[in-house]
Amino acid sequence: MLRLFNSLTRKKEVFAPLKPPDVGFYACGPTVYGYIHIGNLRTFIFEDLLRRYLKYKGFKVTQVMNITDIDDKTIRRSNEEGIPLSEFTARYEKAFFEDIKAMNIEPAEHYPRATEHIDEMVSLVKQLIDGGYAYEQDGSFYFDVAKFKPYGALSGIEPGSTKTRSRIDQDEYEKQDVRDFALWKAKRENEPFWETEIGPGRPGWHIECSAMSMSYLGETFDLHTGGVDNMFPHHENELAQSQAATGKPLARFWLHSEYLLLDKSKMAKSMGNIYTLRDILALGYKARQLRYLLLSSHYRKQLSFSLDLLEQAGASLCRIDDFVRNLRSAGTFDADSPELAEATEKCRSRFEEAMDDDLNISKALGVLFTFIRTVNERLQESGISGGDRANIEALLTKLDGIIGVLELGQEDEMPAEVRELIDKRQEARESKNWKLADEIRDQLKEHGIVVEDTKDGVRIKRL
RNA sequence: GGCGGCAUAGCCAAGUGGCUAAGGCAGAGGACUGCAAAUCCUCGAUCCCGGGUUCGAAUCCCGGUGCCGCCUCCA
Repeated sequence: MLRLFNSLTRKKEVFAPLKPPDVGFYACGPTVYGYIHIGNLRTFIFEDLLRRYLKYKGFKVTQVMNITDIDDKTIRRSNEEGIPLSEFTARYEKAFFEDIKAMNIEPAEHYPRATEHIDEMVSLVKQLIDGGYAYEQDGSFYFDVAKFKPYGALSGIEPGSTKTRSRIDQDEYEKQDVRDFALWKAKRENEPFWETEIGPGRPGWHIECSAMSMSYLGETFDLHTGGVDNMFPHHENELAQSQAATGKPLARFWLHSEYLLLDKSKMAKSMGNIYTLRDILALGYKARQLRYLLLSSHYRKQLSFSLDLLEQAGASLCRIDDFVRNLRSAGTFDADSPELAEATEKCRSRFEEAMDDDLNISKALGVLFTFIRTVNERLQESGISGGDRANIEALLTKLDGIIGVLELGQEDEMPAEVRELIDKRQEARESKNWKLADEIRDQLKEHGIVVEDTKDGVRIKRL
């Protein structure tokens, strides 16, 4: 039974979807005004893990991730570059899809763009106006926070306790209460706008998520996720305006992933302490190495990023890779081992047990590594039967459906040149010409090929 | 100022009342190997500090200390 930590109740709760086996899942997506950084990726990886695990558990997931292609930042940046907003955002949207693909993040079912759902937003604003939750000021519309009693329930921010802050509206919009937020911003100079029933203008930040989530998933859906920094004000406002409009809960479970820290503070574009995936790749690291790192720590714990950690992640991953290679290259026999069958089943059940506990991935990976050691012992002592091996490979395939980080596919054909070198080295070894054999081994290494001699023959490893 | 989180071996990290405190990385020694790699074996922490509760606490309570965050755009 899967239990998830619900930010709404601040407790782990048994997850059961509204209409099993369907799960409606809304994940806050990127604002496409620059390359995403690895802190953003941490959240997307968390959502990917959640999505994959839900599928593993037999749920049918419909995931929606918005693309914010209109907001203050996208408008400002595109103006600075002097190109149309759509051209500007298309560039970073494309980069976003490239990045998540490189990270082996499963695509969501829908990636709605804000600019393509203006109608839905306008009708939501109208609903709020009709319900008395919104007021107009100089052509803009604001949500009247005082009218929505449960406000603050998600983030735990008490309206009265907030620091006295001179929140003089930097955008020069007039609000009645500092806590009120814009639903619809009136048309302004040098900004894109839409002619609508509520006048010319553009959407506020929060309204897009309410409009799009509800139009794709219904007024109440199962899961809403994002980084903790979105809890307030974004999710709080989203929840307020949605529930005020429909009178129904928006999402049943709200999950938030913690920050990725760099140099002891959160990684954020506004602070400049960021690494993008492209930076990481340029340093010679692999995307799956980063995936493993971001994946392997619990999503609700802050993770302090460093290149050293990335190295460690790579080394851990290497152990798994070596295991897969060793398992596949081992000679086999017929007699199955009851102990191995039991260990395999135990690995599966304990891995699942750990994941059921709010995605306790660290524990789950611990289970996997313990299993790897057990099998390695076998491989070393007595070898393995074909049946056991197939059984273990099947488990690895199943688990990789969750973690998405193993390399279980067939390896590519080796270039003839490399093949020849390997054969030549074998000949040299047979005639005990160690010097030549070692030279060839060095040559192969330059081709990114590591050869290992085992009792079952030569084993090839690609770097 | 209000509110929240975290603190376990060199690094990462599980464990939230009771057998020898998971697992990974790094390191040391050994086995295996022509050498190497991989693999296996052996080696490391009494759990930030101080009180308290309890037969018994890393695990609960109180008080500190340190770090991060939210209250403003931000995954």
